[in-house]
Amino acid sequence: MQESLGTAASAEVLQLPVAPLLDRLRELVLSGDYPAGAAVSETLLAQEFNVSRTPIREALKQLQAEGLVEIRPKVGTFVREPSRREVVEMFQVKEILEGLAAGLMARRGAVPQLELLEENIEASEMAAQNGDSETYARLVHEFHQLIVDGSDHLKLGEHYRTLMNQLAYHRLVTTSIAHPGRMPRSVAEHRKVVAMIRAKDAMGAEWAMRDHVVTSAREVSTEHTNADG
Amino acid sequence: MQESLGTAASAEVLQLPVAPLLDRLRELVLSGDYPAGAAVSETLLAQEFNVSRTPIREALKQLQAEGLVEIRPKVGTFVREPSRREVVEMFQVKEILEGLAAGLMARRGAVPQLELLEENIEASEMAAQNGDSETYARLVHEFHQLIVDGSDHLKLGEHYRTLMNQLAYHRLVTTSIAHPGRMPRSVAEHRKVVAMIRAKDAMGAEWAMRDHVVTSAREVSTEHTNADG
DNA sequence: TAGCGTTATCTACCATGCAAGAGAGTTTAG
DNA sequence: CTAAACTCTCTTGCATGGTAGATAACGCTA
Repeated sequence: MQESLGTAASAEVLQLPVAPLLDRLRELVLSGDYPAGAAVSETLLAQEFNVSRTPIREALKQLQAEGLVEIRPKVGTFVREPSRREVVEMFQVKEILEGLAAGLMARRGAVPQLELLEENIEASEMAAQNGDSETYARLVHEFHQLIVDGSDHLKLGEHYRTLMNQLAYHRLVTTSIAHPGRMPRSVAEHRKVVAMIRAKDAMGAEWAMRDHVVTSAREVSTEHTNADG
Repeated sequence: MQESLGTAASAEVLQLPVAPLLDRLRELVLSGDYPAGAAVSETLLAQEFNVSRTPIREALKQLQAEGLVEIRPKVGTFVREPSRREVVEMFQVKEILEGLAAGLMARRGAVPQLELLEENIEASEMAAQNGDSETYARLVHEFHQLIVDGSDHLKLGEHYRTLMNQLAYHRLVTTSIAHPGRMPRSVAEHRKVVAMIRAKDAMGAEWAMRDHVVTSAREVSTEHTNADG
């Protein structure tokens, strides 16, 4: 939603001075440099970016619309930390979005994207065998993103990006997907999804994808529950 | 997404001076007073609302993040008109969101909301028999909204609201759902959804809902295609 | 007459300054 | 010692003015 004309569209036209400030601010928030519900001061950001407070304010309002920060009037702006309930809900939405994406890919029969997916799976298996959990986690994210991108569905992509941005704060959680016992099963589920897509079985692909998401979410959830409460 | 702390949350606390401007501006855009890709001038709006251009600008940036307007740098702000492809895509996302909502309602077994749904269906049937297409269209919208609200799912509600806002410009299209031949079948589909929810058949409810959405979307689509191109 | 260069005006953009609310710290009364 | 009231400082909120870029109208030239 936030890239309606700014983020990605302008990059390809190389309009550098158009809106890099919003992107830089978003990255700053998503990077996790600001601990949790930490305050982000307009004045400090203005000094940081060598601009006046006005454009900073405008960008923060946009980030608020994206659900990344919370602006308390006359008090300050704070990095938004989704509640436990919200995280669960976001994974539920993530599930149906990715399910739709997989189904659409199967319906289209996107061959070149399929090869990318299989390369990704091969690399994932390699990383899993080598115990390279960091690379593995990155490849898993890439797999899901490839599914979404492969669906060639703009609105789906927008909603998905919004969701992932709001979930970005939980990168620490998602990195726990690189759990030793989980990895081989996850790879198998990825394979099943790709097989369904290759077979052009839209419904099968959708449900394989949804089952994969809900399974991994459950395991991550219990993992996280055991960890901090 | 846009009501993270503004729209609904502040209303119940009765903080009128907090952010009515964004809401008023949003309503102004959604009302359709501005034809299509019409320009909305900061200066004019500032005069209209008796404020300076600065808060107007901030609100417009938020509306841009919500996908309702498009800001062309150094040129102007225009009400965004979704392309045909985007409309189709939005209905696809609408389908899975409402499917998820119906499934969740079935899983929860929300009894009070079920009665509201059945009242709605009764009223819809009355309106259909009386040929009151305006009331009928309103009730259909209310039915879908009741499903979403009944799911008691915050994030789902946010994504759904974003979607419906962007689709609001096509109210003229959605009013064509009150087509004489379509109405009785639509009511029957509503009944089936409610029956599935009452039977606590989550999967059945989800697919009944999705089938209903995709069916009505197809009929509306062909209707609209016949109308203007 | 058609095409191009020029200018004039309209737009958003951003910097600055002032004002008002919220919150914390302090002081004072009980 | 506790609690309430007060003040002080920090924050955002908003108004205003100057600036730069984009667009369209106009005049010039071929």
